[in-house]
Amino acid sequence: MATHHKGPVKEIRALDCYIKLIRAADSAMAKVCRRLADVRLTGTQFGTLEALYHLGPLSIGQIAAKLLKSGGNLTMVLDNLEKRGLIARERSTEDRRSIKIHLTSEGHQLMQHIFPHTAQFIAEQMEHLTPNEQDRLGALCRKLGKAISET
Amino acid sequence: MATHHKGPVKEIRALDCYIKLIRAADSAMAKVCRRLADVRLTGTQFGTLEALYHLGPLSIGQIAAKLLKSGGNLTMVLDNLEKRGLIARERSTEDRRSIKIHLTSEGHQLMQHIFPHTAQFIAEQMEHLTPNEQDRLGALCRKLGKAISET
DNA sequence: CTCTAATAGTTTAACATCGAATCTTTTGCA
DNA sequence: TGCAAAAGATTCGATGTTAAACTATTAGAG
Repeated sequence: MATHHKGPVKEIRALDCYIKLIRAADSAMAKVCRRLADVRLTGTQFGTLEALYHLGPLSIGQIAAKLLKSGGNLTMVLDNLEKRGLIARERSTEDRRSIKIHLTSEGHQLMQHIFPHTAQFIAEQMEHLTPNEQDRLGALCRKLGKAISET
Repeated sequence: MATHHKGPVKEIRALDCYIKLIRAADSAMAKVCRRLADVRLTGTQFGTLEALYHLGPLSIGQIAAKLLKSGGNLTMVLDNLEKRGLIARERSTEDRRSIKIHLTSEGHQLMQHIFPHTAQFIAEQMEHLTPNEQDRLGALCRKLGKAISET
């Protein structure tokens, strides 16, 4: 996009950066998802299980906020995980509007089994950059992501 | 994810970087897509039109490669753009397997109208980073994306 | 030349994704 | 206290997305 667009230099630089950011994230994500397909999990399913694995039971809204997804989306993803017996829904007693999601023992076992491999696989992908480069990339992404989501 | 995972320091750094990259790209993309919804375009629809606008007629395979999407996906996206009369399919005469996609005059007019605003909007989002930071982010993303997609 | 392998697109099934509408429960305030 | 507004979740409709199976066409080896 950027390279074919005639416009102010500032704009070209920004578009160029945008395109590279989206593409890099896309490539990384796609690679990880392909690996997760071996255990019949999608990226969002893994993200959901991972949140529950490391943070304990969460409400649907909390999971949606963590993964930056809509509530309607989470309903569907949780349905699919529930069908496979990896998570369970439980209506909250204090606030009956809310639903607590927790891992079943199968869900927990699955994560215990696959999380280390997945984490290592992701790390391998990122190690195409040096540790120092990773720190810089992380910092820039953090700054940008924060600024965009706050405005 | 990274912050709750106990593991080698190298792995934590890599996971942390990965998460920030995905989130930043997600936030940026989501913001742009919300803006495009004003003209009833999705992100991929805009990407397709933009490629045709700046590069001229392309085959479906070429568009898919450019956008990093599957062929099946493009079939659907092009169907929707065709329904709206923004693009047209034309069977190639030299190679009858191939189909050339080109913008209709409406499609061209639409892009003429909306591309400058969209480009400016994207630039505004990226300008949460200084020009120098944009260059560095772009370079790191380029290096990472290239390395990942080549292995 | 002819058959086979490769290539370009489409179709299909399963899942993801959003936004808007809806339903239930809770909360705030008059 | 009673009711309107807000909040949590689901449903619905449209679109995106992939991988795998399938169709049509072309190209290449023998």
